[in-house]
Amino acid sequence: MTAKTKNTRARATTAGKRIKLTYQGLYDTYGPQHWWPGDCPFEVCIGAILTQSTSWTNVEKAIGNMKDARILSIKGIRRVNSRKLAGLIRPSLYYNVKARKLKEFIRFLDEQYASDVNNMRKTEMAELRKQLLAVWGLGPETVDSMLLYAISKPSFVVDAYTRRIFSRLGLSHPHSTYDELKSMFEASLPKDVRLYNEYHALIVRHGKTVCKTKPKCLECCLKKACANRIR
DNA sequence: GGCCAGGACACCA
DNA sequence: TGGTGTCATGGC
Repeated sequence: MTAKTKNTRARATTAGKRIKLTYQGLYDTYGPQHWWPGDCPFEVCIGAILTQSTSWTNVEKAIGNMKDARILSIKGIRRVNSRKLAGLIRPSLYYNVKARKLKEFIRFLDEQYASDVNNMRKTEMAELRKQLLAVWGLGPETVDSMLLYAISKPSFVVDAYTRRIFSRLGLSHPHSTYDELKSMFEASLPKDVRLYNEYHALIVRHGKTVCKTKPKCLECCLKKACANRIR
């Protein structure tokens, strides 16, 4: 083994330890988050699309509108015209685009999974991820959210908070790709759905509170929260 | 009135 | 391939 390889492995090991310790620090600070808010796997998938670049409070309003209109179902979304659907999800931002995304997702379920989200469980995760990424409007974060929170597959979700917090902690580069960050977490943690679920939820919780109030802090407040843990 | 929130796609150089 | 524009509400 070359010295360079040794250094690379040592850095990866250190990052892995810090990723685990950071989880413990977040969990101790905020406690369990009980994600994802959604009545069933299908609703979780719809929420994953609607929450793209949008706060969850706005998504709740959009989902509430869909429930009131009795279209929060595969049949309902298939039936309703795009214009009406866009009007109902208006609070979730970018409603015209998201109405199309919902329609595309329903078409995918109709064509590939006999109109049932639960049928996706039968497909091997990597293959399913590939299929979902091929659906127009579904990017990596949305797809991983669906895999993890809707059908309990161990796929780590990376979002803007993850990127921001972990680059401030010096564990990643601000310009790291989505897959680089995802691989870093998955290589550092056991493939555990509950752990991935809780970790992402805690990152969002932390990002929405402390890191939001101090957007320009170079020393992420997480360092302080975990000061006695991270070395 | 301005900024930002749990992205993704289209287009261009 | 990477950067930039577009989508376009609601709360603080």
